[in-house]
Amino acid sequence: MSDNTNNLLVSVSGSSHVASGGSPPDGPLGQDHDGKEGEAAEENMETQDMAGEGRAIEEHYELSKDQLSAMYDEFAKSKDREEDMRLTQGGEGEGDGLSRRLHIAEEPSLARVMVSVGSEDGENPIGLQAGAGEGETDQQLHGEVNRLQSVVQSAMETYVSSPVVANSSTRSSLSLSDDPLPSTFARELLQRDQSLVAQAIRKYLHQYSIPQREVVEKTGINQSHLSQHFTRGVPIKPAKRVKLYHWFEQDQLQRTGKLLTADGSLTSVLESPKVEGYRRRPRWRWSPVATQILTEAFKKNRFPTREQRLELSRICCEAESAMNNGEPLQVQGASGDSEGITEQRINTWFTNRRKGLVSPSPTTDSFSSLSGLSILQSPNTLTSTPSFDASASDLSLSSSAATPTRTQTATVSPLTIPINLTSTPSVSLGAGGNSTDTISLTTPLALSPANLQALLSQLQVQSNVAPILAQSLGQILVGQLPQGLLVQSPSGGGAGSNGSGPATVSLESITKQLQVVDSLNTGNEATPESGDNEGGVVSGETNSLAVEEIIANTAEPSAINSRQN
Amino acid sequence: MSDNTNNLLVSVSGSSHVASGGSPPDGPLGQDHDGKEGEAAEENMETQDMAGEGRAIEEHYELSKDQLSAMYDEFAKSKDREEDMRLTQGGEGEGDGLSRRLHIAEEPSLARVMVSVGSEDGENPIGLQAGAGEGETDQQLHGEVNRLQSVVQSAMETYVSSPVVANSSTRSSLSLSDDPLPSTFARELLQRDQSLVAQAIRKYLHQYSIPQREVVEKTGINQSHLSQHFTRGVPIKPAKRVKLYHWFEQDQLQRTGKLLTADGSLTSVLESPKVEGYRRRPRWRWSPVATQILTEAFKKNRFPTREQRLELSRICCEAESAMNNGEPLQVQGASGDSEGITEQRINTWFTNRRKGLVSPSPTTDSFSSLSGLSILQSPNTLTSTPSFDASASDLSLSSSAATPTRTQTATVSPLTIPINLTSTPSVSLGAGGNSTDTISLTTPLALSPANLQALLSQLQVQSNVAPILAQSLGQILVGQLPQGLLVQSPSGGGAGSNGSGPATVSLESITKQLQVVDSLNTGNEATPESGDNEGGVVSGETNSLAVEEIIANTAEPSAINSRQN
DNA sequence: CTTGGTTAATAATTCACCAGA
DNA sequence: TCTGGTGAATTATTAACCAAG
Repeated sequence: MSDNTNNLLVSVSGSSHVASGGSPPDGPLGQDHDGKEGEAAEENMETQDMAGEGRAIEEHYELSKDQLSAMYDEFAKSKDREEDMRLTQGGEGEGDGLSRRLHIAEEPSLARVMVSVGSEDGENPIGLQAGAGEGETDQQLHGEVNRLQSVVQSAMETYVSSPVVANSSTRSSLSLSDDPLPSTFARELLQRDQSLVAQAIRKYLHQYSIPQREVVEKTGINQSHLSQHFTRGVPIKPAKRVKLYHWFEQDQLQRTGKLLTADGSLTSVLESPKVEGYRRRPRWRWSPVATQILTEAFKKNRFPTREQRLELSRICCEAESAMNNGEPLQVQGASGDSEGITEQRINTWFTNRRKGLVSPSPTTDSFSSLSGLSILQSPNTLTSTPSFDASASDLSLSSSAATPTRTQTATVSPLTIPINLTSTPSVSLGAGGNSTDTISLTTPLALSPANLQALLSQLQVQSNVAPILAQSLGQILVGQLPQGLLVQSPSGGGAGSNGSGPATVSLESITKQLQVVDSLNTGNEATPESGDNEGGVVSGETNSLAVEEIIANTAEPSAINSRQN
Repeated sequence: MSDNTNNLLVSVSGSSHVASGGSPPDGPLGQDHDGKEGEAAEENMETQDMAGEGRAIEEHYELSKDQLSAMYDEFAKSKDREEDMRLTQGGEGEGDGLSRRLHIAEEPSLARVMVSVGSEDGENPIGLQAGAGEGETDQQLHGEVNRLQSVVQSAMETYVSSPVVANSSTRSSLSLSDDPLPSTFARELLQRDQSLVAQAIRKYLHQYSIPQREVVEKTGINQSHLSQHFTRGVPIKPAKRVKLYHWFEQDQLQRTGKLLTADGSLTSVLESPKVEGYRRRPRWRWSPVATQILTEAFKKNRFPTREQRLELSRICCEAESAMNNGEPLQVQGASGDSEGITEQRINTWFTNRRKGLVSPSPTTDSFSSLSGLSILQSPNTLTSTPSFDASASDLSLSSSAATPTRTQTATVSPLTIPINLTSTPSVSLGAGGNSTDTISLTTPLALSPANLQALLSQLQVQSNVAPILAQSLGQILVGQLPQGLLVQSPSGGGAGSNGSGPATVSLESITKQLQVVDSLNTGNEATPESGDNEGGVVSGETNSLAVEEIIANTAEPSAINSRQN
């Protein structure tokens, strides 16, 4: 079972989360919850679910033979370290989340569940990868701080021109716990800075709106852990990292097809799956691009007509495909289409946005253009680049001076990484016409939150401040910030203000961008009744502004309540 | 079953989350997860778990007879509307989350699980409350915006002097779906502004560190919904609201004993349960007070010795009990004690904090003193008020002018609500001694984040801006803000700066308080190796500062790495 | 004890869905 | 349509361990 298997169609069901939180079966009694057969049923069929052998149509996970074989390979030589569960707590705990699964596999009654090829049921086969070698201990993380860019970039290159995804057979004869490293790619990444790669992967996930859950399922890494790895840069042992990178690699190949591989050898093999629905997308996720576009549109008009929505749909779709150059990952659905950017979806988005349910800020952390770590940037040659994909410009931490504040170009940051100015696409929805309104997509090309992100991520590295910090700062500025708030250095006391204030400027200019308020839930129902949110706008003295004012008025006073349908 | 039952000891197990995500049993096979018997076992015994009849010692939920009877009452007359599940999606979906349970109850095989009095097992009995009357439609929400204070305050009063918690028998003869309103208290709250009350309850939860989950379990309200209700003020139908308020009421009575009730009638009955562990506290949650104290301590010394930790334990405990005036909710455990503020816990906290895992900011949203909505403020007369519980002072949105910025006292806010200045307790840990270091707790009495919260919550109401906004702003400022960042109005462009800038001042002063950086993860291991976070401090030009600088240096440069053990 | 890893549990968010106007 | 309500999924955050210096 350790060799080349065909393209197996294995279904992975039951997220690790639910799995561990599940319940000890007690017989076929009705459970506390009734099965949610439709879209949600998938997660429902837990390990014990024998009856659901043929359900959950959208459960298909196309695993390339390479991946599978590699998995088996690893499994074969696994030593099952980390066997030490958490005995203290009684029960078996969950040592690695992987070893756990191995145990299960050993459980005769459940064995069948493991890798039921071709069937719908089965426990995450990836679990088999448990206990792979330790290899490449932690010494691969070294002074990466100042060469981040080169590092990443070179990684990119190395990758592009390497015999990516070496079949496990190619290197399966290594010592037990020493070097189970799959592809050269993975090895490459292992060499790099953990958190940096994490950022890259995260970006990738966002870009293609791949649910983190999927990675969790496929890699067997604990969700919390993975999440932290991504968001705070919390370290992960190389053993697991390998799995992650391996997945990353495979996924890239699948998604972008031959794109990232220089040699077509593997591509051909991997390209086929890309044809049909090789990837389930049960829960729709708006891509950062689309979100941005929609946000823009929202600012113009909170109530787009059906036509406008359709138009938006088209635009988003276009922009998206542009991002992946010609490979429209999310088809542009007209209306009945349940796949892709449906007009219906757009409507839902607007609705929720109006309710304030959806993020009032552009994609909490739009990784749109963290060029600094572009291991994954839009792969191929940009094919149909619409009015999108802005131009890039160097902006080393202090460009775009706009305010009379200390415009001291940072000294703390000798690094000068070019940041992609992934312009905020401004969609202009005609605020009047009912049908066929023109929706033009222009490219402002200013400091977008995305760039701020990039900037910050750089600062983080430069100043050597714990990434956690920069991270949160980034979130504050880019994501969480309720717009319009100027984050600035404390000119407090008026004294002790030495002229050293790097980044201050950029931050300010950035803020301007962020003044994308939309925060206003300008209730278009003046009735002071019911709902308390949805209060009226407070047209204050505007403009130079108390925080509240800013919050309340930043958006163009016009077109706020323009309802057109 | 609708009358006075005795004080039933019902255990509620299995969170709604797990419950709905659970798996259809398939026989007593080994599950995907192995039972975690110890501390975590509780949630494990799902509905079907018949074997675990006597486990999970900390599962006790003491439900007062009033509550139970009320529940039964409601159940009796429930009409089970909202029967319409989500059929479209196939399966039964989960209509109300309550009706679901009712269905289960009807399932013969599971019936026994429902309300197994006195046993450990049993499905949340609160589920019985499903489909109560609709009563008091939405007309109770009216122009509350400008009278928030009075509203809340009066609510408080009304409550304190009302015949709280009328036994269901007292009013169980109402029309079916018309007025199942339990206590006068609940009715009172229904009258008030939804989101306001929500805030209050939320605060209550935080104050006593009651897991939201518990409320979810007991009220049967959907977790997401409840969460949104609390955080964004999303509306909830009165029917459900009643349950929430009812729970709120009951809980207050239990927790604070006689405290909130003016008449001792019910108190006596309810006081007894308070004696023993009437409330499970499986997952420890640091109370905002404690967190603040610890944070303070952390700033002084990142590596407290055991003695110091014990001292801190004492302090926290004291402070906490002070909060609930004399009723130490979380006992001060020495070391082996698994209950209360253990020295071990404190250590864990410090450890995680050092790792940057725990919130780098004081309790994301320290509800410590949202006096504006103090329906629940520490009830009784302040008994043993240690050096805590600061004094209150009026500060109408513009006090404490400290910076040379526009010190225009707001005009947008004619409201003048006194804000409790719940001082930031500054714990000073001797940075040298090894044992018995003195830890003094003083009371700075400045604008603490908590106050900011209050301030904001007021602004929110005044400016009529959607609470959602203020909410998030508050979070930004108080919680999320990585400290040291001055949030201020955009003096951008240098032009258009008219002198109208309310709140600006206060915000600045507030910020000062927030400069509580601790953000520094001053890695005490200079090895540039492995972990990337934990970078070194960037001793920059400090002081007037680029944002990064601020972030990096705000803490007293001294005592940052002072390790004492 | 301390850090590097790792995790169960919990809570916030996102995208929907449904009824009624 | 839209808005009040709601909710299943998904993800971030908390408070713990555990092994090994």
